[in-house]
Amino acid sequence: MTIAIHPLESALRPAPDPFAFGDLAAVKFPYADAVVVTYAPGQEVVGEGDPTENYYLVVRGVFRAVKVTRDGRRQIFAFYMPGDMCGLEPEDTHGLTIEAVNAGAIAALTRQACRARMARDPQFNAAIFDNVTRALTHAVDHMTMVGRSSAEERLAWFLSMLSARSPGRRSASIELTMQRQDIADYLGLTIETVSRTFTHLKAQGLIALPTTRRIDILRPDLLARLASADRDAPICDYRAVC
Amino acid sequence: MTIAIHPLESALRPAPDPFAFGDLAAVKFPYADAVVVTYAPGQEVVGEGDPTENYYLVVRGVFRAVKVTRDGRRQIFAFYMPGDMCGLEPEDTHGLTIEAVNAGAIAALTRQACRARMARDPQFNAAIFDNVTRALTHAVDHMTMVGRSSAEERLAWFLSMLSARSPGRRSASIELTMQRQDIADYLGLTIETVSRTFTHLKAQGLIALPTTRRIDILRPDLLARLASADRDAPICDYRAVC
DNA sequence: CGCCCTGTTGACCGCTCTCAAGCGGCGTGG
DNA sequence: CCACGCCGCTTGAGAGCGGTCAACAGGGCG
Repeated sequence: MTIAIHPLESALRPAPDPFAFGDLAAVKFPYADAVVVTYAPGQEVVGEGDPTENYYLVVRGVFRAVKVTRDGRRQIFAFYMPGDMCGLEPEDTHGLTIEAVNAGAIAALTRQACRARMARDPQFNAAIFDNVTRALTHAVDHMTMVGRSSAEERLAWFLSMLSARSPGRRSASIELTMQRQDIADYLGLTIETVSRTFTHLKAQGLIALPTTRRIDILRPDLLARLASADRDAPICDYRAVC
Repeated sequence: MTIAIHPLESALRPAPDPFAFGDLAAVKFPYADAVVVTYAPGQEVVGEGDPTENYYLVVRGVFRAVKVTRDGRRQIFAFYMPGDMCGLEPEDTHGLTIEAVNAGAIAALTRQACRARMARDPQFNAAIFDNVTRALTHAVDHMTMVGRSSAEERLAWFLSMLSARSPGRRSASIELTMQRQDIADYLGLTIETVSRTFTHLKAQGLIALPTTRRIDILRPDLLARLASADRDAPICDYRAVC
C-alpha cells in the first residue's frame, strides 16, 4: 500500500513546525537522483497494484491518497501538500492510489536510492523516520474523528487543520483546493452530509462561504472546540478575550 | 503521540509473514539495552502526555493503543501482540495511551539507544522502518473499515484478521483476548452493536460462540467476503469446493 | 448465597445515508 | 451575445442503521 507520510497536521495540538519542504532541503534530499513530474488535475501518480518503485515528495499542488473498495466505496487517507512525502510502502505493490487533486508536481526518488541514502546518511534517515511516525500520529487523530465524531465535529476538525496548514498559518480565510466529494471521502461521510454541515456551520455563524471553495473562519474558538471532540469544554468567546 | 507499529495484520491481502519476534531477534534487537517489565491486566505502560522516553517491544500478552477524548469517547488504534513494536512517536510527549489488555510483558528500549542503533545499523534501521510503514499500511485498512463499512463488515474484518494472526494461522477457532468494549472501540462501534452483530453472524451460521471469548469460524469464505467490503463479490461456497 | 462485572437483548430515537430534484456557475457553440 | 448543457453543489423527503437507555442474564468470586 501507498503510505501516507506527513499528511495534514492536526490544528488541535500545538505541534512543532510541520516537516516542510525547507526541512527536506536542509537534509539534502537528493534532487540530483530525483525526477520531477507534473500532473494534471485528477491524474494518477501511482495506482493500486503498481509496483512500489519510487518514493515521492510533493513539490507543488495537492495530492490525495485514495483507497477504493471493489464495490466502489472510497476512503481518502491523506492529502499531501508541498514538502510531504508519500509512497513509502513495505509491500512490493501499492495498496493506495496517489492522484493529483489539482495541477501539481511531484519528485520521484527510487526506492533503492532512498534506502541507500537512509543507510549512509543518519540525518536524512532521521528526517524520513520522523516523517513516517508523524504520519502515524496523524492517522490516529484521523481515525478517532472518523470513528467517534459527528459530521459537524469532523468538518470542524478538517477546517481547523486546513487553517493551521494553509499559507499564513491560522489564516481566517482558507481555500478549499479539493471538491466536496474528496472532503466527504476523507471524513467518511457522504457529499450531501458535508454540504449540509457546511450550511449548518454557516447558519451557526462559525464560518462564512463567500464562494463554494472559499471558507472564512469567523469563530476559530468554537470551531476548535467542536474539533477537539470535547462536548464538555467551556465555550470561550475569543472576541471577548482578544 | 504513541505510534502504532505493526498492529494486527490484515487477513484480506496475502502478505508476507508479519514482522514477528523472531525477525527482531534476527536483527539483533539490543536486549542488553532493554528492560523487560511485566504488566497486570489493564495496567498502563505509558499514558497520554507522558514524555516519549522509550520505544517498546511486546514480549508476551496483548497490549492496546488507546486515544481518549476529553469527553470520554474512546478509540483503539491498534492491538499489539508479541513481536510488535509501539511507542514510536515524533513528539516529546505521548498522544496515545498504551495499556495491557491482559497480563503481559514489554521490553523498553530508550529512544536514544534505538535512534543510535538505527544510525549505525542499517539492517536494524530497515527493520524498524519496515515496521512503521507496515503500521501505516494497516492504518489505511483500519480507517477504510471504520469510515466506510457496516457493523457486520467491520466485525467480519476484525475476526478474519484475528484468525490470520492467531497461533496456527487461519485457525478456525480463535480466542478473544480483549473484551467487547475493546472490540467496539477498535471498530468505532458501541458495545451493544458489537454484541448484536456477533449474534447476527451466529444466526447466519458464519460463526459459533462456544463461550463469549471463543469464536469458531464456520464460514471463513463468507466472512472474508464481508470483510473485503465487496458487496458485489460472488458467494463461493467453500464447502462445495473443498 | 449474593454481589459485581461482562455481555445480551429489547424498545426507541436520531443522525446520517439514500434517492431525487433543483440551483448556479462556467464553458461551448450557435 | 445568448442559449444550452454539464458539472459541482445544495436542498428536501424518507428510510435505515446504529446509538442510547434500560432491563436482564450468566458467570466468577468472596
